[in-house]
Amino acid sequence: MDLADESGIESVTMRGLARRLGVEAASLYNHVAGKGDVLDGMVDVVVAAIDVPSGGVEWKEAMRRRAVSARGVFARHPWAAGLIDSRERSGSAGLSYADRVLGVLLAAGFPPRVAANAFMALDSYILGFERQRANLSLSDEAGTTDAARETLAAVPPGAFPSLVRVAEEYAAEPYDDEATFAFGLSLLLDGLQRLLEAAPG
Amino acid sequence: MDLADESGIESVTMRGLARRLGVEAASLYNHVAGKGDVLDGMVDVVVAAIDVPSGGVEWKEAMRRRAVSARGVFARHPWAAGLIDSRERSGSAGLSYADRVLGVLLAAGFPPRVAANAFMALDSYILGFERQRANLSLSDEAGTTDAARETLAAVPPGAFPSLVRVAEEYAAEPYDDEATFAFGLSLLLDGLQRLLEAAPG
DNA sequence: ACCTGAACACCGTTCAAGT
DNA sequence: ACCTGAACACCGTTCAAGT
Repeated sequence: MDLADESGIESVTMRGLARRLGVEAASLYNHVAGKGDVLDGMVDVVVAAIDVPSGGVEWKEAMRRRAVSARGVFARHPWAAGLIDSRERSGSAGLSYADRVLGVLLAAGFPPRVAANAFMALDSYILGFERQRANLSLSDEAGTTDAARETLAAVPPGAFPSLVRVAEEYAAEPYDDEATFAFGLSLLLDGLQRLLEAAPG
Repeated sequence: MDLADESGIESVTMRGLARRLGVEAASLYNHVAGKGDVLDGMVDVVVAAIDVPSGGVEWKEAMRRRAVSARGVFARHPWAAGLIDSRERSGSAGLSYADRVLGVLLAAGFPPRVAANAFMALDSYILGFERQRANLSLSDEAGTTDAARETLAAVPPGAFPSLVRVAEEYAAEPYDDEATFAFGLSLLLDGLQRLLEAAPG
C-alpha cells in the first residue's frame, strides 16, 4: 500500500514489491498465492478502513458519515476505488462492511429488499462518483477553472453549445467537489427517507 | 472490440490484436500511437453508441432511456464500463455525449450548475451500478438464489446477522437486476424533478 | 507507405537448488 | 521453512531493414 501510495498502483508488480522489500520476486510466493492475492489483500484493508457508525446515530447521518469516510480513504489512497471495482468481492472485510451497512438500514425500518437496493444505490454512487472524478481529472479544484477555459478554447466554435454554456460557468467559478458529491448523495438519501415515511415500520 | 467481446478485455494485447488481424504486432504502430490509443478508440466507439433522446422527449424520460441504452451497451460489451472508467476522458465522443445530456437538462430548465451536478450524479450511478454488478457477479439472475444460499452456508454461524437476513430473502426469491437498477435511478430522477418544481424556470 | 524480425526492458509464475 | 537463480511464456514498444 505504501508503494502504491508513493508510486501508483501500476508500480505494484511482484518484482517491484520484492525490490521494495529487499527480496527476490520469487520469494513472495512463499507468503502469498500470487499477485491477485496481494491486490485482494489491499482491497480488504482499504474496505475495512471505511467506517460505518452504528450505535445511536440516525441512519441518514450514519450513511452520510460512511460516505465521508469512504471519500477520506480514497483521498489517502487514490488507487483504492479503481482497485475495489476491478476485483471481485471476496474478502471478509467486504462481508463485514455489507453487514454493518445493512444493519443500519434494517434498524431504520427498511424491509430487507429495500435495504439491499438502498445499499446498492448508495455504493454505486459513492464508488462511481470517485471513478468519474478521477478520470475527469477533477482532483485539484484550483485547476478546474483553467481546465474549463482550456476546454472552451479546444471546442470547435459553434459545436457543443450546452457543454460550452456549462464550461463557462466553471471558468468563472471553480468546481466544488464536496458540493457536487453532496448533491447526488442528498438526492439518494432524501428519496430513501421519503420512502421510509411513506411506508413506516 | 470483437476480440474483447469474444475473449475478454485482457486478451486485447498488441500481439493478440495483431495475430487476429493476420499481421505482426509492430505493424500496428503504423496505424495507432500505442495500446492506449486503441483502448481510447474503443471507449469512443462505445460512448458514441449510448443514445440520448433529445427532440420532443420529456427530460426524465430522456434520461431514463439514456440509462437503458447505456445498460444495453454494457450488456453487449461486458468490458465497456470497466474500460470507460479506467481511462481519462478525452475523445470527441465523450464531449458530444456530455453536450447532449447537458442539452436535455438545460432545456428542461435546470440552471447550468445544477445540470452539471445532475449529469455527474446520474453518470456516477449508472457506471457505478454496472461496476458493482460486475464484481458482485450478479450477471445471471438465475444463479442468484444459489449464490445467496452459498453465501449463507459460507458465513460463520452467528456472524453478520444483517447480511444473513438479506441473503435469506434472495435465497427465497431471485435478485432482479432491472428492478434494483430502476430503484436507484428513480431516487435520483424523482429528486431532480422535485428540485425543478421547487424552483421552476 | 507499410510490413517484418529482432531486440530491449519489462511482466507473473514455477521450480530445482540451496541454507 | 524460507530464499534464490534461472528459466518460461508472456507483455509494449522501437527501429533498422526490407518491399
